[in-house]
Amino acid sequence: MTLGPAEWAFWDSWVRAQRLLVRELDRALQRDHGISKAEFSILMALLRAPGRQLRVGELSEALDWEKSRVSHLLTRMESRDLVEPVESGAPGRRTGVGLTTQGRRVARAAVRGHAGNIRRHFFDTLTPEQAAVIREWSTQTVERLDV
Amino acid sequence: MTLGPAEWAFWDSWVRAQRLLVRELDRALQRDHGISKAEFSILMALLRAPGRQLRVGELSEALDWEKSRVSHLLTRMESRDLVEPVESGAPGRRTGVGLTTQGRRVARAAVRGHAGNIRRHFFDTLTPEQAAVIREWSTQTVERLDV
DNA sequence: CAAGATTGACGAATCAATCTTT
DNA sequence: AAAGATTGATTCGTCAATCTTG
Repeated sequence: MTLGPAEWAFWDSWVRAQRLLVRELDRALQRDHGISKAEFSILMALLRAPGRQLRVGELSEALDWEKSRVSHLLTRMESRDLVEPVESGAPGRRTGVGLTTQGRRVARAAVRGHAGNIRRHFFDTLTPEQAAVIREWSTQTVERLDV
Repeated sequence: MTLGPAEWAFWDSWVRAQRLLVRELDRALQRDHGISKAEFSILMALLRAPGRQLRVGELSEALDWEKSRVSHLLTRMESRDLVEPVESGAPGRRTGVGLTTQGRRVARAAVRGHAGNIRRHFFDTLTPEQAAVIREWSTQTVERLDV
């Protein structure tokens, strides 16, 4: 047995906490702005992008997601008029995507709401010491597992 | 703007770390034992259960999952012979589920492997102080968001 | 009717395979 | 051929609606 009961309890607790937090934020985003947190990430990336447009590969790189995930998501978002293909040479082909007017509107509204929720449910619950430790852990973990 | 750039970076980093860790463990479980971490949770719950059987509602309660999630998952697991309905009065109705021989075998093997991976990718990367803070945060968060 | 369980529909995520351009 | 992007299949997770049994 490599993990004792206390460690299992700790692990279960961590998994549960993480899940509850993410779900809470996701629900709020859906309820208040009609988008998922994945869609939010796309909108944010586009808002921040110079020229407000990115190619699928760039989004994939920036978010560290599979290209196919980006592609599927963009298709759904396009059909809901949040995002539009930009200057594609060939039809049915996306060399870049940008925000629609609607998309920009939703994005701006969602940023405030979502930021507020993250503050409320995450930052405001942390003491400075806790925050430091968790930031440290996040950085280490990404460093170790990414790539 | 409720969140500054440093806070966004922190948040993004946390989300990414959490995702990478969970994905890593999930992949290993799939690769080495052919099950997902959700299925692992079910198997564990059944292993630990007195009498080695539980009803859908009990599993739902123990894992803090939607009943429908449990139900869907059990259906898939049943078709792969990991789990079997137990003494159901009516056909197509599950009043309880238990482990099959196969399920018990997979469960035992997976516990060791998975525990090892959790140790390697989580516990071993934490200093005692970090562990204390993260445990604290998990407990607080579950307390705050659950129910 | 109320509690327990299931079903169907849909969005999210991953993987493997394919298609398009250069 | 290689890089960029899409597609289809499959599993996971959620929500709403329905069915079953006490």
